[in-house]
Amino acid sequence: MNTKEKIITAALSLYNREGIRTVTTRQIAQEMGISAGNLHYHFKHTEDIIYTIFGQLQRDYDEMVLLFDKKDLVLRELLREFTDGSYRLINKYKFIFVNFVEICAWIPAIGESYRDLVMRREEQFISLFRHYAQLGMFRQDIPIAMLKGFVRQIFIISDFWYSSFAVLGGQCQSDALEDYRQTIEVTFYPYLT
Amino acid sequence: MNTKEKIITAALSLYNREGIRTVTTRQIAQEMGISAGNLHYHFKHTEDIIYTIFGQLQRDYDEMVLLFDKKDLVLRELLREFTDGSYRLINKYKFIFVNFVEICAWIPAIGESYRDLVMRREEQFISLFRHYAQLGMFRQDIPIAMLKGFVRQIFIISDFWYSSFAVLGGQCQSDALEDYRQTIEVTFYPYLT
DNA sequence: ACAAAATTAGAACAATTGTTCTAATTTTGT
DNA sequence: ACAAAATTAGAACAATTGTTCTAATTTTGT
Repeated sequence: MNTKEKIITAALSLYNREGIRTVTTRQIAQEMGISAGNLHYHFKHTEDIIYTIFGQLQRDYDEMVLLFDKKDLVLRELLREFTDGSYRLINKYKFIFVNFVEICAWIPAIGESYRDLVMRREEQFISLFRHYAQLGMFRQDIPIAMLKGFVRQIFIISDFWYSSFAVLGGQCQSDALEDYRQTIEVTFYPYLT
Repeated sequence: MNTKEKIITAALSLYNREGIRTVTTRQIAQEMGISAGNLHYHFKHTEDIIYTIFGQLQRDYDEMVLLFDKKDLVLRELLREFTDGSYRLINKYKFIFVNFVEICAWIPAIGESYRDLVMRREEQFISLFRHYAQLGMFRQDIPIAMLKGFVRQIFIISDFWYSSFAVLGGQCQSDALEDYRQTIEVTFYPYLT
């Protein structure tokens, strides 16, 4: 692992632990035992660090989705894989989820990139629901407008579940996954057959 | 309106417009044409300003809920009033919703106060659903565990809808309310009879 | 082996920020 | 009317922060 990667690792861990507001580049450098000057040799601006981490999140996400496509699962299994997979990402990149609006306002490129992703995801989800509707695992009587609303619902919940959990006092790491699973399950429940 | 109130008004407007990250007490003072020294005479710490604004949000919320209780509405009407009422609050106190996790980490008293509110709200919602279930307007076959999950869902969506909307590029203020209405409606739809 | 390029530490800079201090001015209660 | 209290402006402080600069050291390619 070269210095650049080490910086990313240390920054991610610190941001997740202390929050984006209070962590400074000096702190990140200190955490990993290098000088602040050295850190800024590798990443001229703090934004560059965050942008790089966001890129990593996106690559991790794409990798996950690709894995699903290969497997050709039953809807309930897919749901489980989606839940557990997205939970892993949320947990790994906590601080991005928690400070998402702020980050997007700060680094516009991230906002744009996210909007692209959401548009692609929306279509994927809808065609997936259609597919499972034909297999009789998903309700067929949902009009397209409502389907889109449902997808929106899923996005809000999966993107901001952690924010809610953190604020409600999610100290106990142990049942966080279980909490997330249940929240997603309840959301899907009325749409399954 | 005395200086203290003016500070709160200016701070709210600035935080909503520019975000909590970039706004300084100097800026707030400048916005309203007083000195920074004077501002800190009224609010010793920046936290005090934010805490006061949060108190205002809570009072506004309680006032809204009280209004509902008086009216004794049909479920669909109540839903509409809830949607429009909570939208007004979200819009008025944008920055709190958008920076909620950060604020709670920064000012623990706000987090605690919110957790209290959520607990009270949860019970209110559930007994309300029971009430409307008896009137035949809400599904009766929902087990209590799922009902709690549904309430959780509503909280996540109403508390973080604006974050999602802002990130997705909610420049167009005009159809923001309509977007919020639809999102809430879709969430409730499967539970109405 | 050695020159060029890459990396590193640490000092230094410049701007910012929350807050305090001081002295003046205004308001309030009697 | 006047003393005490409240309010205000502006300078000043102290700490922080992202970033740059310089000189030394290490690595790399040939």
